[in-house]
Amino acid sequence: MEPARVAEPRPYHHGDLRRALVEAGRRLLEAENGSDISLRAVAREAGVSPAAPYHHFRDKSELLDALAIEGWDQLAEQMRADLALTDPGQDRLVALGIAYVRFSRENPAIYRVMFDCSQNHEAMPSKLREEGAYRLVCDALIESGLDPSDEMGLELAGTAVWCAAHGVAEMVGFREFSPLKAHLGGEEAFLRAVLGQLTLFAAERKSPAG
Amino acid sequence: MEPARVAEPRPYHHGDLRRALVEAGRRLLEAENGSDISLRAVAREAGVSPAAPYHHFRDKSELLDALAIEGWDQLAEQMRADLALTDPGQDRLVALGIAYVRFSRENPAIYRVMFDCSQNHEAMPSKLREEGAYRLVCDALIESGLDPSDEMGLELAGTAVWCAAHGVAEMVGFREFSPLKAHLGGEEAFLRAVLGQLTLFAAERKSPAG
DNA sequence: TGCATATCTTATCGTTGTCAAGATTGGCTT
DNA sequence: AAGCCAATCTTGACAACGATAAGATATGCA
Repeated sequence: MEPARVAEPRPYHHGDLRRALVEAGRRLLEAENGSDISLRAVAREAGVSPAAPYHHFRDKSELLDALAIEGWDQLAEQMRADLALTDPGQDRLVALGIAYVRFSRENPAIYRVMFDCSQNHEAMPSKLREEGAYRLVCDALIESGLDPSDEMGLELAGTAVWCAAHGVAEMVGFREFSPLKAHLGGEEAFLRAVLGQLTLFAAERKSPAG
Repeated sequence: MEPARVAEPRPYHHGDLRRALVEAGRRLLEAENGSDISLRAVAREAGVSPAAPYHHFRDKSELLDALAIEGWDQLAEQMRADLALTDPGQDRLVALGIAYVRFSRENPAIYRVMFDCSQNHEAMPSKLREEGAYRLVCDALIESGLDPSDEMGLELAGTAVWCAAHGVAEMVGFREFSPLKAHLGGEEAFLRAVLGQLTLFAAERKSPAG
């Protein structure tokens, strides 16, 4: 393994090192299986000295924050795309959940960074609620019969769905589930079944059974 | 801060250093807010050299494994205790979920180690399924009307409950939920509502509505 | 043109995980 | 009971890490 690309005589001032560092970080997260990304490795990948990042990020966690924000954007985009491809007859809430979990399966390191970052801040990224994936969930809930004027009811349901999706995303890889997956006919069917159970309450709301 | 207890002239051979290291680790996890426990710090706390642990654990992750196993045991114990105190009229499944989340709230560092360890092994600790908290969930599911002979149905429901509980445990601290918590009358009520929604399918099973 | 400032580098510190080699001890063999 | 072996613990070392300080270099504005 050669030391990245040293040949190119980069000018002393990089131009947009911040951007380059974020992209280098994303590249490493996609490549590495273990998500423990090192700030020095990111600098190396970007072709700068170990101390250079500190002129653009206060510390390592701020770089991870930037990577997390990109990740949440990417997730929302993918969920929107998957939702557009969903058959009208199918449960759109479950489709969103499957898209969420699929993203976490295909980008495990990035997803880990995304959620760790949220946990450190004890908050979801604000954009998520306003224009991101959370809004898609709320729309699907209203579509499935929830009263849009009942703000707290909607909030409760959205919270429940989000927690369920995250829980499934973090556990779906466990080996104990293999027999059940096989029995149900694969991981997608497994996800459909589990998420279907957990979002049953949305269907229940259609009939005002209290 | 003094260097733990150096005064006691410990004999060259410790007696049961493995045990002492696990307990030192647990002590540090309870004290530290950030769960990043350092192997050297554990050795320091136990009063031995930085290399001593390597005669009892292959590497740092094996020490964490041992801490995780203790944690899962402790969780099962607490869930059993909480379940015993539950009012017969209340939903036992929700009570178990609340106990689970409460444990993760009161022992965040230990819980993090527990779950990280599970994720690294892509498996829950085996004792969990056989005699631990998972069995309590299955019992509660059967009690709520699930057909005990339908193994895969029970597995699916248990899986769903476990995923939901984990998801809630990891997100309950988010600030975005504060308004909803306040509206529902506190965190316990919040948990009861969210977990109640997510485990609605268990109640549904009572009536064979398909 | 000249200078303040932003940017990047080199050098360094303290910490960590891990290993190798030596010191010390407990227990088994005879 | 004497002696050796293996387990245990120590010291010492290495590479990698996050982070800071001090110096080099380029940019942009006066």
